[in-house]
Amino acid sequence: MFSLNFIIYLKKTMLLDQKIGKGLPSDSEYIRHLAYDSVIFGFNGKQLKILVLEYHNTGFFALPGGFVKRNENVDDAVKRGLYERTGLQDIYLEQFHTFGDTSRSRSDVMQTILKANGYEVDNAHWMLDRFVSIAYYALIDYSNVDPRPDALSDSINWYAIDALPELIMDHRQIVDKALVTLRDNLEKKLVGMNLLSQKFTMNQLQKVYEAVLGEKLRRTTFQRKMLGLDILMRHEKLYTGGAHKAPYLYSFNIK
Amino acid sequence: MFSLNFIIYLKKTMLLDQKIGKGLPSDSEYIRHLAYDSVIFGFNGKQLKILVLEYHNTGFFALPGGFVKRNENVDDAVKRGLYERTGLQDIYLEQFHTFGDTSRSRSDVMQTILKANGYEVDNAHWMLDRFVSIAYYALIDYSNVDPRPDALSDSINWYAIDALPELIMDHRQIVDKALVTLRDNLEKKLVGMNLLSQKFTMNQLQKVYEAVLGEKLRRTTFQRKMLGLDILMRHEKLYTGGAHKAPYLYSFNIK
DNA sequence: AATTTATTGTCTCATTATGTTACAATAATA
DNA sequence: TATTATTGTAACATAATGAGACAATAAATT
Repeated sequence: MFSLNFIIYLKKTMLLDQKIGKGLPSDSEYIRHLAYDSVIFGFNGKQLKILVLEYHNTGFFALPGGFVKRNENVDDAVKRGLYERTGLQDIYLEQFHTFGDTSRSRSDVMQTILKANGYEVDNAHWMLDRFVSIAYYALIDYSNVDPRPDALSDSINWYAIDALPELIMDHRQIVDKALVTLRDNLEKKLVGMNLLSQKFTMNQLQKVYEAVLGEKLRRTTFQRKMLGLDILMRHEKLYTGGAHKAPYLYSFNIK
Repeated sequence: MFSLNFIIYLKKTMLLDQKIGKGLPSDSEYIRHLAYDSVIFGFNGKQLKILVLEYHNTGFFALPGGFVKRNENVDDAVKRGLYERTGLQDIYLEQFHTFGDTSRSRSDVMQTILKANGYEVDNAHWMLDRFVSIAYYALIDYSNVDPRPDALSDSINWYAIDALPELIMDHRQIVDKALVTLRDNLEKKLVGMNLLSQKFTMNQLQKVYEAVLGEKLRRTTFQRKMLGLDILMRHEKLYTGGAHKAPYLYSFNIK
């Protein structure tokens, strides 16, 4: 629930003005108590991965998140954050749950992060208050994106879904719920292709399904089913140089 | 997103203290900008229904909703509201979406409701501000509940899902999304029995499915499928007095 | 007491979907 | 030209679902 753009904001203002406790986003700009977190899925050809950011000097890992401006749709706030981190617009994005337990808010964790970035705020500060977080997952074309490490010490990197570092607060639960939802939607809403580039082979698509579902699938059954859905356009073949028949490329665009 | 308990609160305080603008819940008690709305489903044997409340002197119909206390889990706030309206605890409850567009908040509608209840608040009042609403749906045993009309002018009544009155703000969209989610979950999570009393006949269960899905189902196929799931316990027969074979009663309790 | 009526539980067979194996086509390599 | 690995599709087996048939039965009618 801590946003990269917030930290960018912190850093920028720190350069201009090193006064402690100044330069923080004000609660007149953002909606108090409300945050979003995003589980950004990518696929490297073998594994399902998500973007995790690390806060400088804390050893804290967290999901990319942020705040919602007073006059901004929640969906747009999330799109804004995704754009800042990935440079992508028109990302497949889905809200899946809102986390609203009191126990999820941890002022001590927030304080540690603020202190590590040179800020000393008093305990009544709005950023240490309780937050309800609206969680989204996004599916992006991994091959097409360099996650912005940005000019900051703060890093953002891909982690395989089954080898995540320990995450702050309830972020691990958020990831788990995102994955469950993605699994359900994979078959229902056919969203798998959003993890691939526009043209892909049947094998690549199958590997996406296997990574998301966490199980091997039968090649022939998978191919028959996908083609039977009548949602794929077949294009030219892809010659990769392998000593075997070349597969067709497909796309999801219904033209 | 307007809560019955809020209105109860209004009325109580009005009796004690008729001063205008006083007695409103304060933003120190509740989390600003955050509300919940609930779509409470019931089934009368034929139709799927939901509880809709009507605000006194306004002609406004709305979903039961409310606010979240500063130190209360969001889920618990919803349970509290459901208990106040139905007297039921341990209700089947599921969060399905959070509505966060700026356009959904309508200070004019809120003002009208407040005025109709004798309150005059200035435009900066927190209750006229923007609200993000976390939406839940509940499934309850209709036969077992008298929705609380309460001591107020404010009424709460069952409406068939396909004969709803016009609802304020985005409440119609909330209902629509609740129904879509319920349909998905009906088959996936087998939640249909929550709309019936503990023991039910196969025919009653089928009618629930038909009402939720909005389509007729084949009796024999339905029965075979349900029994094949091995989640139903068969009990004694139900003699209703009809001139035909008596059906068995079933329950969902896995004992 | 026998007959009629409506509904239930289950069976059977037809149709469709999915699991599984087989095999020809083919792009590069030896 | 033969070999290799992979692909696309066909063929058959098995499982799931659609659709109809029918005996069982609780009450009403005769």
